[in-house]
Amino acid sequence: MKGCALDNVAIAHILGEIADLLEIKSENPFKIRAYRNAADIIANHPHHVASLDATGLQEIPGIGKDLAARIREIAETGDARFHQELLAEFPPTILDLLRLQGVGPKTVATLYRELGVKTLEELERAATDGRVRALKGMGPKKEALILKAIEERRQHGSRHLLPDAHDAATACVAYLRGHAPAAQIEAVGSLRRGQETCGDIDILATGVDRSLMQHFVEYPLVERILGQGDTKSSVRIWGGFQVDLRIVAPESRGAAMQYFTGSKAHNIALRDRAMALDLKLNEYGLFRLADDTPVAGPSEEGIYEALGLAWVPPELREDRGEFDAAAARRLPQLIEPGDLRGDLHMHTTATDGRHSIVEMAQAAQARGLEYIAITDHSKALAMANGLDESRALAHAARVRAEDGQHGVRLLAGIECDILADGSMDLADDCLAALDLVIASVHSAFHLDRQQMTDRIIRAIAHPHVDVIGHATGRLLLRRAPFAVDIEAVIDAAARHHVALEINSQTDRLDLNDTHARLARDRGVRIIISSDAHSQNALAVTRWGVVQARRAWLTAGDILNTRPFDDFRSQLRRNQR
DNA sequence: GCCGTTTTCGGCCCGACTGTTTTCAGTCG
Repeated sequence: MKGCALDNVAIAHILGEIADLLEIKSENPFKIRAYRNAADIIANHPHHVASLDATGLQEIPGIGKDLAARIREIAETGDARFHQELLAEFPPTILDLLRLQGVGPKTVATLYRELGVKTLEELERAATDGRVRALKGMGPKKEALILKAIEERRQHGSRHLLPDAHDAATACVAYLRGHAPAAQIEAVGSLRRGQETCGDIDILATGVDRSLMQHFVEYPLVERILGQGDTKSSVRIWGGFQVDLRIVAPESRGAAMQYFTGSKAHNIALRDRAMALDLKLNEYGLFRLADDTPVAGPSEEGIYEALGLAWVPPELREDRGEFDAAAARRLPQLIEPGDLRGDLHMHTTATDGRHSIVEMAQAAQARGLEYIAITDHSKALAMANGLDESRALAHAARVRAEDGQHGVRLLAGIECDILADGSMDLADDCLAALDLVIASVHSAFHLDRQQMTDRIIRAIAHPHVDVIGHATGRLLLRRAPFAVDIEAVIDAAARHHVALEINSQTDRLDLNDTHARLARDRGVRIIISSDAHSQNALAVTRWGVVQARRAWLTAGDILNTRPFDDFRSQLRRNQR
C-alpha cells in the first residue's frame, strides 16, 4: 500500500501552492497554469490518484510526464522537493496575502522583496505606517485598499454555502428587476452551476440602460463598492458576499450567459473548440476569426449549436466529459426536483426532530411526496435522545399505524449509528423488524483511513443495512470529510446492493458530485434524502437534486424516483 | 508544463476596471 496515505485534496493542495509560488516568482504563466490545472483535476478526480503509477497518471488529460513524476514523489514522500525549494525562497505565510482582495502575485512579490512583508500583520503595519504607498506602482489608494481587504478577511470567510448564495442572489435580482421590470436579469456563475459553495455572486442583465448600474450600487445591503463602470460593477454586501453585475446588449446575451456561467475549465475548452473552427468566442458572441462576422450570440443554445454541440446544462460545465457527450448528442436527461416521489431520511420528536410522525407525513403529502421513511436516531446518539431497541420498535408501530392515513405511505425506519468497530448500534432482530435501515457514522471521526474504510464496509456487509447515510461525514466550510477510501466503500455498496445517500443538508451534500457519479458508474443505487429535522426542512432535497445533476444522474439512477412498490422491492432487505 | 488530422516546437482565452501611469501593469473573473 505504499504511497496511498495522501488523499487527492492533499496532493492538489501542494500542486496549488507550487502554482502560487511560481506566480509570485513571475515564472512562465503557462507552467503556472499547468500546475493549477493539475491541482484542480486531482482535487475533483473520483479515484485515489496516489494509488496510480506514472503511466496511469499520464492517462489523465492535463497530467504529463513531469507532473506525473511530481505526483508520484508527493504520494511516496508526502511532499515534492520542488515545493520545498520554493518554500525556502518564500515563507509559506505570504500565500495568505495572495488571497486578499486586490492583492495579486506581483504585489505580494514587491511587498516581500522591498519591505520584507511575510504575514497579514506585517502587511497591516506596513500599510498603516505609509510604507506601502512609497513603493513603485503603489499609492495611497492601493494602501487603503489593502487595509480594507485585511479588515474584510477578518470579518468574513471567503466562501458561502450554495443555498445562502442563492438566497442573497434572489433578493438582489428581485431588487434589480424592480428597477427594470422589462429587463432580463439572472444569476450566473458558480451559483447557476450549482456548485456546493460559492465565492461570489454573478448577475447578468440584458435589455437595460446603464442607469441600472447606479441602482445596483445603491442596493441597501451594499457595504462597499469595489468597482463601478458602465458595463461592470462589483460590490460587497452585508453578510460577506461579493456581487458582480454585468450588463450586455441583447445580441450578446447568450454569449455572456455562457461566459459568466463558466466554469473556467469549461470555458477554456469551449474557446479551444471555437479556435479549432476558425472562430473566436468571448462574452459578446461567437465570431468568424477572419472578419469578425458574428456567428452566434443572442442565445446560449446558438453558441453551443454553432460549435457542433448540444446545449450543456450548467451543472455539467466542468470539463468532465460534457464536450464529448454534447458532440455525440448523448448528454444525460438530468433528474429534476419533481422526479422525487419519496424521502427516506427524516427525524421526529421521538429523537431530535421538531415535528411528530403525523406532522412530517402531512408536510410530505403537501409537498407532493408519495412515500416517506421515518428514520430517527439510534441509542448511541444519546444527546439526540436516540432510540434503543424497545423504543425503536414501539416507534415503528406508531409509524405503521399512521401509514396511509395522510395521503402518503410511511416506512418505519431508523438511522442506526455505525459504531467505531463497524458493528451496528441496535440488535439484528430489531433492525430486521424495520422497513428500512440507514447506517451512518456520527462518532469516532478520528480513525485512520484503513480503520474507517473497514468500519463502513463492515456496516455495508451487515444483512439488515439498506442505505449508508452521509458517507464521508463532511460539514462544508466547517469539517473536512473523514479519511476513508470512498472507492472501496462504493465497490462494497455495489456488491451488497446497499444504496448510498446524497444527503441534502445544505452543509453536507454528501456524497458530493464526483463521488455520486463514480457510485452510479460502479452500479450503486442512489437515494436523495432531506435528513429533515422539521417540516420545512423537507424542502432541502432541491439541493441534493442539484448535486445529483452535477453528478450526471438521471431520474433512473435514483431509487426514490420510483413508485412505492417498485422502490420497496429494490431495497437490499427485499432482494433475494 | 502540456499538447499534437499541418506542429516534438511553438503555441497556450481574453476583456473590464483601477490606480498610478503620461502609455500601462496588475488584478479579477
